[in-house]
Amino acid sequence: METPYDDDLERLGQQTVEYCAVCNDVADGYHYGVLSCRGCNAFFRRAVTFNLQFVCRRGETCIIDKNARCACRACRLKKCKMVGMDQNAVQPKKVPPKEPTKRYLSESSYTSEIMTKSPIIAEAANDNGVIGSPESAFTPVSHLLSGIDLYTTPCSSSTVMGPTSPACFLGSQVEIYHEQRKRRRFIMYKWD
Amino acid sequence: METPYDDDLERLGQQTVEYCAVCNDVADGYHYGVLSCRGCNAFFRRAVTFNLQFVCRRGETCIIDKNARCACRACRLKKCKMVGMDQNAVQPKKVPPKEPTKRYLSESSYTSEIMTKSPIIAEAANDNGVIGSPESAFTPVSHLLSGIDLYTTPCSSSTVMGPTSPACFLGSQVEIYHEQRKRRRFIMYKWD
DNA sequence: AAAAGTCAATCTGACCCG
DNA sequence: TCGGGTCAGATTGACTTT
Ligand SMILES: [Zn+2]
Ligand SMILES: [Zn+2]
Ligand SMILES: [Zn+2]
Ligand SMILES: [Zn+2]
Repeated sequence: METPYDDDLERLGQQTVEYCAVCNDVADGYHYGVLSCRGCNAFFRRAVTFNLQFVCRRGETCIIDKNARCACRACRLKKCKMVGMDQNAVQPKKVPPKEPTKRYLSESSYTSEIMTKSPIIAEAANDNGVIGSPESAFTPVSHLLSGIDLYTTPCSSSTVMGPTSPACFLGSQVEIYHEQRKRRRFIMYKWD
Repeated sequence: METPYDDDLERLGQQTVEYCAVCNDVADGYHYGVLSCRGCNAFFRRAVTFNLQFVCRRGETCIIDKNARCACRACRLKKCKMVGMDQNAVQPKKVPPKEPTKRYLSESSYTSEIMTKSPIIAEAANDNGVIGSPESAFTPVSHLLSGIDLYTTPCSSSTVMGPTSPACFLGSQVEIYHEQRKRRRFIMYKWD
């Protein structure tokens, strides 16, 4: 059974349901010029904002649908661009108000800054010999609860990578701060 | 460039480096009877402890190597078993001392309890019409920093699923508690 | 409407302890 | 040594704010 989210319900109650041009999930509206879902919207924004570059591990032919869209970031991003999502519509990042004292050098692909646009290669490892990185198992449970949408999903993966263009360190020292707290609690009940 | 971890350095300094029978990453020692890495060790432990069952999305032929091991949990687990990791060597879960007040019904695959062994299906969506769930993009950055290990990686995915065996709700009400706090901070420097 | 921002949820694996 | 436990770190996407 589907377990739509709050505003999905609202949207589904309407007569016209539209679908994401990238993954075919229920669309959220137009984003960066293309009718797309929340996930692809956020994904594209992050990729452009942080100038991420992914490299497919399988041959750039990964199928991107609602279930497999997270399997290959390279192919997902490629498809975002292919269907016309406009990178220029992504606004440059704003600087956070003030910085705390502690600072760590992070390896995360996601930094916040007035992006200098030096690409960050994030998922690599293909035949051409790029860096390697695992693929994933990130599985938002929301989707697990739906009994429908069974898509056959061949697919792939990728990795973020470093600078690609020639001499491209138009520096300016950058400092980023980002914090995130997470918590999880759960209980599970089972009966005979 | 490789950026080995603290004790990897130690291990690499030794004359004999051994590799994981599952993913070929540097082995950590014997786990559940098989020479394996930390990741596969932890993965297998969790899968057995929580009795997770994954379903491949592509055909059960996913290549499992250091880079792609996270792409398909179904195939990763299958390989763990295939190379001989012993499920019986995983000890039953201990009950946490005392429980807090708040309780949430979670959808996570990971629960803690004296496992009743009712399988939890976690990643599905294959041709046979199982539940669907995205695949992932979980990418431990540690690996991103290494310039080596380029593996070609076709691959797949899976999803945790519910009970598989016939009449199998040997219940007993179960209550689980689990909490996790996370925090992330980072800064990034760039120069011209 | 559609940008950006926020953060709960989830999984992985490095590390620690016995 | 190899069990299990812990939790920082990374990513996604639902939701909020601008
Ligand atoms: Zn989409
Ligand atoms: Zn791909
Ligand atoms: Zn391994
Ligand atoms: Zn598989």
